[in-house]
Amino acid sequence: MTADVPELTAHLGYWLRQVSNHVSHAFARRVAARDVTVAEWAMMRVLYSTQPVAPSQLADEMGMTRGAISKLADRLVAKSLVARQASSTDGRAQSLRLTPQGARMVPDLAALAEENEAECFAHLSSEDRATLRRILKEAVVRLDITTTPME
Amino acid sequence: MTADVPELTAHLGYWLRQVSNHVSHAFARRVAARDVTVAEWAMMRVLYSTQPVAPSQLADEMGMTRGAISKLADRLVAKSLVARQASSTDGRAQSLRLTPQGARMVPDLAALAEENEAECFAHLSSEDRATLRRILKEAVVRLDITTTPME
DNA sequence: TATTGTTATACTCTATAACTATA
DNA sequence: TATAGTTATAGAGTATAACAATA
Repeated sequence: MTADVPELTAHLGYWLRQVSNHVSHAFARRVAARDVTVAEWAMMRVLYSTQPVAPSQLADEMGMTRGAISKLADRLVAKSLVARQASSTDGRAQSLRLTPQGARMVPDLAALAEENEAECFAHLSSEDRATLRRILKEAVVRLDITTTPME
Repeated sequence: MTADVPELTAHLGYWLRQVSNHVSHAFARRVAARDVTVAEWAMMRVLYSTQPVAPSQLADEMGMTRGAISKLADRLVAKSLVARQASSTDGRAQSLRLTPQGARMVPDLAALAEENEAECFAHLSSEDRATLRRILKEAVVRLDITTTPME
């Protein structure tokens, strides 16, 4: 009997993943034209508002491990978009910030994010957009999606 | 000026990704107890309904390249959950199907999918669940999310 | 030549764990 | 010992491209 096994499409998780993946990939293609990945953009955007910031704080804010942050920072440093700076008071501490070149790119990348958002959700009524936002935000709160992974 | 650069949280894409990632990771943890990954489960579920099936057809249905299907099938074959069979009429053609062991696992994994779905979306009203489903399904249609990637 | 499938290679994203330097 | 950060390693997921066998 197959009747007792629901289709993949029976789950909200399935539809969520389809749409989310599409939106992310569409955005990835856009920023690839600037030689930047989605995760790199996210870090740059956070740095743009909160600067300079310790890698460990960034890990908390972005919900990633310190190792992942370190590797991501490496890539951005190699592209001269981010700079590391040692703390003068604590020999262990580092801080990250955008280089002038990195900072200059942020508004440009933000425009691509706007473009992507517009293109992906243009077909929704403004009411549906608001509803979708409300439901997703509620889910983030209820599912407690803010915690850094295990260390 | 920072005022002209919207926060990451301004975008529906951001919230979508947060929730979608959480749901997928929660499911990944569940099926990991059965030594199966999310992509492996998806292939097993499709095979359960459509069996036997050619790798190329599976690639179309799952929106993956043939190379990716081949690699995924390799893993499932190594776990004795899927079997390859050569076509008797076309020397190039292969077909994939679940082994009896693989087929027996499907209802079990499906139960984990139900569990995950319930846990992740239990907090939503049934109206919100229906609305979310409608909006996401519409998006899949409007964004034309069905096409296989480039070959 | 075109098609089916596999293999080789590469890259993103992320994790865990070991390690270094400092506190 | 505890903490900050980096590095090493691994693995999922996916892509592109080259390839072998067959049609």
